[in-house]
Amino acid sequence: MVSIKEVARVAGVSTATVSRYINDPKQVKQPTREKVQQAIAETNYAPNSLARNFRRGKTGVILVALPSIGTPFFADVMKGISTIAKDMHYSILIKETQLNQLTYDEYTNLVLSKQADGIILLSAIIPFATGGRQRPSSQRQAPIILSCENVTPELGRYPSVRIDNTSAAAEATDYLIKLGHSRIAFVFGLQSSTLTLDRERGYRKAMKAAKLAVADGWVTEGGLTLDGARKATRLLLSHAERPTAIFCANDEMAMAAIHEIKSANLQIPRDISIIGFDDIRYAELLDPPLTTISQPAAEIGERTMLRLSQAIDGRDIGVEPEIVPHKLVIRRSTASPAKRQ
Amino acid sequence: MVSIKEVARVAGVSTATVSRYINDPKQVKQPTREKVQQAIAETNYAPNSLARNFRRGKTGVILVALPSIGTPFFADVMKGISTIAKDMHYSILIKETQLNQLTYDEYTNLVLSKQADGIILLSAIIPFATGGRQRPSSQRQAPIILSCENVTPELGRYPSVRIDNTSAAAEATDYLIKLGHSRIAFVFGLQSSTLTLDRERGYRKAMKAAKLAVADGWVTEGGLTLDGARKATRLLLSHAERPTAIFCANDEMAMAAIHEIKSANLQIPRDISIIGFDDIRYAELLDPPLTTISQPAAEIGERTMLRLSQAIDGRDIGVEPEIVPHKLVIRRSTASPAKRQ
DNA sequence: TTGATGGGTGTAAACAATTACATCGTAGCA
DNA sequence: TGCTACGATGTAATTGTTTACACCCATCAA
Repeated sequence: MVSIKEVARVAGVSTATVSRYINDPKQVKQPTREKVQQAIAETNYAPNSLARNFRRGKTGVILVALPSIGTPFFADVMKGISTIAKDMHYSILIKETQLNQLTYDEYTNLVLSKQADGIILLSAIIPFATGGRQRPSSQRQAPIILSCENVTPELGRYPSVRIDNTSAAAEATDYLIKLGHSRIAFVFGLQSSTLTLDRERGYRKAMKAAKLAVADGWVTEGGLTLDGARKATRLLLSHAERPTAIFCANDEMAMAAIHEIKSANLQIPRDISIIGFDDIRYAELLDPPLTTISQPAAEIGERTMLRLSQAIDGRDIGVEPEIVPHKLVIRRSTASPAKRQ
Repeated sequence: MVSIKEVARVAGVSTATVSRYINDPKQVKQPTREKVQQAIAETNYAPNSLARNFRRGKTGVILVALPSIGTPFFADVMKGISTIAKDMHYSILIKETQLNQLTYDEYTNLVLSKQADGIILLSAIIPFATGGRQRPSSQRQAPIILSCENVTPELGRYPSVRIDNTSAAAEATDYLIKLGHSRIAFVFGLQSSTLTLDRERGYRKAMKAAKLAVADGWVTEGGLTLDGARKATRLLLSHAERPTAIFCANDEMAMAAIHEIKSANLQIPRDISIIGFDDIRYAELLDPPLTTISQPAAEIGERTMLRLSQAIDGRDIGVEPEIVPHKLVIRRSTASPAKRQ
């Protein structure tokens, strides 16, 4: 392992000069610069990032925690994160949380132990450590920001960048109501995800505002997975009061729902309307193309990363959520219910 | 920043003892252990990974380079990688190569400069640095392994874990031929990706073996994107000798093709058969469910990571590709061509 | 001429952990 | 009792880089 010392020896200068050359060649005079350049080439020197980061006390890493890589919507958010991260010379470390979500303290600890300079959560936080009833401690606050997700109030407030999930869901539900639907079902994701709880809240709010009843079994868990959503849909189809419209908390579940409905020889939207959430890139390729709520995924990612970098630089970014606009995208999976009631 | 030194002071022991306690408590006698434990709690000490990694000369990081996160197939490979990586206490650093692919030397340099202990490439390598005709240098070999991808022979041979893309593509094409198709088109991905070139080779081999002609324009670029594939499909549909079957180099492009074909009021498989590649999780939800080549994505990821870790540990893993089995999955997007010729 | 200024460079002290080696004490054994 | 062996702990070197500070020299103003 050839070090800066060896380069300095070969070039006949001090290590400080070599270091300066590497970090900003302008600090070194032309003739010296050439000597160093030459020596680096000769020795095949490569700067040791480990040593540099150690000395600087910065990892240059942003950790992104998400339930599962390969969710099309999150992938788009990640794109936004990457774009900005690259500009700021941060690398992206991925942590799939899957089933084992971490507590806020555990995330904080990753920063304290210098595994990352900051953390973006696309995943929910669990309130307490398994077993204990350990409250979020008042440890030194680490740069952590939530993207898309929200957090339950009892955990305290943390900065976030997201859409207003409740309003968006209410808007989607309203649209179905305006089309004339009254039997509207809702397939949510996971209980642990406040994001889908917010959406459920919006759905219920809209139903209530329209004085529409939500029958038992109309609100059901799809688990954010294809299989879960298929099962949920089958349940809804066999419901005594079969809904005329289904609102899925994300587009992938809507995809699964469409498949199940067709398999049952029902037509969309004639027999059942479907509305999704996220407007992933496959949404418009579905048959029929999916009506859904569009989120500016890349923008969310970019804003999140930007705000996080401010926090890392020591600026106070507060805890107010930064709300970005959503949009109802009307395609052909929704229509007025058939008249035969 | 509280360090091991402070803990040692508080506990009334030496730094060596604290270090030993952290790395393997069994090395420390019970009474001492308790003192250290106590001191750590008291001082709120968190080990500094930066210092540890620096001292050990290991980053604990595996870099995974891939064209674009959010490709469902790659996401599944990544799952396999993650699983093993977690077991081995490696973190996963993501590098989206997108349009700017790197040379082999550039990847090697990431290891030499201690940004990662090893690299997995799900992305192609470009032969030469932009501008120069710099050949892959004989620099010290870094632990780099290709997953899924292959590499053009002139770049030399590197270890890889993948299916036999050529055979798999030939098999898919054969299946269409056996169904009675003779006008078979092929939508490939990117020119730079040897992976899709291999598949094209398989397609051509099968066509040739069956003495079938490949008309001009039947082999066309979809660019691995939805939009690219839609455009490619439209081109094929308006071709003077319209194919009766289209083989897409991946399932996402097949998804786009299905959409376009339906938009043109043609039926699948009655008017046109479609076959994909990868068997992503959406394949069976499509309408009609997609016939495709299934790859053991997670297994590929696992094997890759396993083999890479051996290379990191200094073992010689050779350059022989590790070939895993693929499988033709027949669903309903393929059928014999309609008799009206 | 003298003193101040500042650019270019060198010296050496951090940074926080790991670990080779030394030391100490105790147990085991003859 | 005296010796060995070994387990537990301490001392201090080491890792590669950055950077505060010192130094030198040339330039320029007074």
